[in-house]
Amino acid sequence: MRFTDKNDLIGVFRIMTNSDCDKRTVILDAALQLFSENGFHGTPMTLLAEKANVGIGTIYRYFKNKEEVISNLYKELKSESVAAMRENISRDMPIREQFINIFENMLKYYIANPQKFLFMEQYSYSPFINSSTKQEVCSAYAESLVSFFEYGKKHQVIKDLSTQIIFATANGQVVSLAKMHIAGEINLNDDMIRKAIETSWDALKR
Amino acid sequence: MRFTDKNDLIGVFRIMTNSDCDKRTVILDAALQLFSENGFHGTPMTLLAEKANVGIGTIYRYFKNKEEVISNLYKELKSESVAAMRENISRDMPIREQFINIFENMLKYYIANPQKFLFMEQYSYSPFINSSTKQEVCSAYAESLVSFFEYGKKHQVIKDLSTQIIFATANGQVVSLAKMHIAGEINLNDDMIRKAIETSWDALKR
DNA sequence: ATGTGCGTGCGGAATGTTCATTCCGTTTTG
DNA sequence: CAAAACGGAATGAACATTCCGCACGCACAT
Repeated sequence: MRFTDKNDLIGVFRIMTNSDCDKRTVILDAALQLFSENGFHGTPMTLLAEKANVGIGTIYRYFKNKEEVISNLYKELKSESVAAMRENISRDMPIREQFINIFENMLKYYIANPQKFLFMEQYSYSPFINSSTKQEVCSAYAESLVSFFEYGKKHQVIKDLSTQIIFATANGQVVSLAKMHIAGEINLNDDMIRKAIETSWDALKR
Repeated sequence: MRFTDKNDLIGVFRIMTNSDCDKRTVILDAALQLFSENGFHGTPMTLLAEKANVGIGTIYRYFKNKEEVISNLYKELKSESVAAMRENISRDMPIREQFINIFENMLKYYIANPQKFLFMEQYSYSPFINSSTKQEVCSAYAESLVSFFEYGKKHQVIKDLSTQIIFATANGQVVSLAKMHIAGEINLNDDMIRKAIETSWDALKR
């Protein structure tokens, strides 16, 4: 999926095996960079083609139009980030530990993938992602978090607040920290990350 | 709003008869609506002119170009929001009460002015606001909050965490709640707002 | 009063540029 | 060699900005 770069190695004499997704992946990679930095209307298709080392026409072989590029990219990134959030979590860990791992995973993923983070921040509430796409993609994400918080409330470990407020408290901190880190306003290391999330837990614990 | 005046906006020969640039205000009002909904590259000057009931040429009488429209708008909105945050705050209130009032002010202001909020969210980290503009505008904001948090730390009422982490925790929650409320994912009333911010305080108190 | 000239505020057609998308010829694959 | 994949010039639309002409008010002369 990702390290198949025969094309670059061989250069002009590339021998395309049946790598159907190869160009598609290259285009999405370039799109991530350009869209996250210059926005949707700010990145011309010509530039996208150039950055991806691909002809303009090729883009239209893989995507009906510009909007489809962005919404496909959004889908892929979102599911990747949901997977990242879920790493090292199991239902039988203490709730506090699960909480801390989940949001540490999130924050670390954001910091390790600043462009992906900025892209998702920019487009999750934007008109380019139509709402059915968004719902389709976010339902898994929302459901697993909601059920986790409700489990915590039921077991009297998490405060009895509306689930959305709980989510906003934990998620908001992490997003805000990631933004500041990426903007260079703060320089987070593992220790600070851990302390920040523990602080967030103090807000929500019973 | 203060020392800068109409003269640097247009040139030395500015003689505005009308009540403080009626048209300028109308243009900025329309710009807020359009930019917050469609983005910078997504709103043509023709549309802005139409929405403001103004000729295209008129816009260029008040602003050198499109970027100046957006950066002027940003400046005005940011100082308005800083003023809102500061209402009903005085140094001799208990720290907890100051904290709760500050962030309640913020959240209520965001909810009451969704377009202004979305605009600021969208553009504070965007390339259209050059960084000197941003710093000029945010310094007052940052300084007053920073000194408040440090005061709280010194008096052992607030946890001994990096000021930026404290800021991110409180600010992040409020921003996240405002986004969800505006998107219709939650419906905040005064009681919920209060409870949410008290929760945030639980994170930060000693 | 009335005429004249001028400067400011204003509107919107005109201009030149940039862009998304299409179309077709070329290259690669099987 | 046929079909699929590809590239990029060509097309037409949309856009930011400029430029020019109109309207109105004011100063001063008649």
